[in-house]
Amino acid sequence: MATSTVENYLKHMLLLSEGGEELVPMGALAEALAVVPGTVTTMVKALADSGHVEHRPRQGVRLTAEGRRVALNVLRKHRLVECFLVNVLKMDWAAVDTEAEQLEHAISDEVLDRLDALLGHPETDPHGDPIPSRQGKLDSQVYATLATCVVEKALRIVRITDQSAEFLQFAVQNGLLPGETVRVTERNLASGLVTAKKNAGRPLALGLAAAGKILVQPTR
Amino acid sequence: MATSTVENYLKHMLLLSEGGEELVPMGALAEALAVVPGTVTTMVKALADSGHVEHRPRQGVRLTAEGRRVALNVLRKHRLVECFLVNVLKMDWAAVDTEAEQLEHAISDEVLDRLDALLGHPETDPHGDPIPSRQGKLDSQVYATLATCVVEKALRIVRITDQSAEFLQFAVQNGLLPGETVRVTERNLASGLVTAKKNAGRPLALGLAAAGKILVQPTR
DNA sequence: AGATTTATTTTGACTAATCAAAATCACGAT
DNA sequence: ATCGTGATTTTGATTAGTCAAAATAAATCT
Repeated sequence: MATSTVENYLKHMLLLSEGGEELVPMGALAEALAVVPGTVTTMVKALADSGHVEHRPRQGVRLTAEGRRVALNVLRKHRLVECFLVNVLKMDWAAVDTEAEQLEHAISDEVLDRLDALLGHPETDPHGDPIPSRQGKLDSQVYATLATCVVEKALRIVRITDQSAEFLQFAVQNGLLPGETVRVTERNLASGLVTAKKNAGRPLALGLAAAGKILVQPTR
Repeated sequence: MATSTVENYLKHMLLLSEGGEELVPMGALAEALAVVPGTVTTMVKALADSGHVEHRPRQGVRLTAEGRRVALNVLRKHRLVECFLVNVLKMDWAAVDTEAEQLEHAISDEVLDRLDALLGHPETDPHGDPIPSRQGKLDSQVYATLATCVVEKALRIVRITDQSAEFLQFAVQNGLLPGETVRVTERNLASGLVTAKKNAGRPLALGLAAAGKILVQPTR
């Protein structure tokens, strides 16, 4: 069995490669895992030996099919656990990421399946992130963000891509939750300012960086 | 935070001391944790430094108040998780111990409390073992067993003290579950044989060792 | 008491995961 | 073609937890 350290390396590689095939730079991995770059090099070499990744020295690292399989399973656990914590235990939306971080490594496949059934096989977690299927299929649709979408059009929020408690708190405070409808009324690249409005609400100003963390799709 | 290794050491000390004050022999701990005795010595000295235990060289080890507090919390997590797995996820009675072994170290106090509420504050886990209260109170009543009880009297099963999957399987197969009523019809110390009978059932023979693992109390 | 058995402790070594800091490489700019 | 910069890799150490096997202490049995 993979240790939880290994599971974390693989999971973050998956997240950093957007579910795709790109090489993940060692530095980005180090950043995401909060370890120094040298540690990542060492670990990645071990992971290459065990067949989980392909290491291109001085370039980066890529998941193998096997590594991807493991990573998807961990991600599935993480996101289903988040669903459980929010939907069943009614926990705070912003706090569950930290909890799931631990539980994703402790939960068995058996428990996972039953949890999935209990929750009614959800397709996304409470932040709107897609849950990999048991077969390892991950819906990685490309969405627009509040920083890139068309102006003055009604949009449905589908996902918040910053999992930090602070950002999630901010999102809750301003009702920017998956499912809600918003409209960007103004966007000024020069000043880096985006103004969004919920149907009946007052306009809300946010920076481009923040706006880019909120994924949207046209309302059907 | 205590590592899960530390949590396991403390939990097993608590279990081996029957919730009490007795010194636990190093060998017994090694056995329970499936490590060699030398490892226990090393670890126990570290635990003594951190104030979790008191080490009496060549005699054994005992939990301090702080160690006991941690151990009770872990045990509470273990048993509440078992309840959840059986009552909510409908998992196999005999399999949940292994699962809970992992989860007890990954679950936060916050999640624990909500789980407790969701389950309606149960007092015992599915095997009949008492669940420590949040304040760290553990009901450690002394019960009779099928090996020690009076003969020909109706008794309620309250607990199965062997958590191994094999034994639990056997218990399920023969309907020896907590809550069920049985009567010991015969007990022969010489041959080491105990014969028990469920109200309407055929007599069942079991060895003294096995009988001693089934705790009972008089039917009220 | 003296000898033997049994439990415990010590010693030396190993693995997984990490860091700090020095060495190396690759790439764009001169 | 060389230089400098930034990313990556190496090297040497450290910590937690473990084992094997030798050393020691305590208990038991003549």
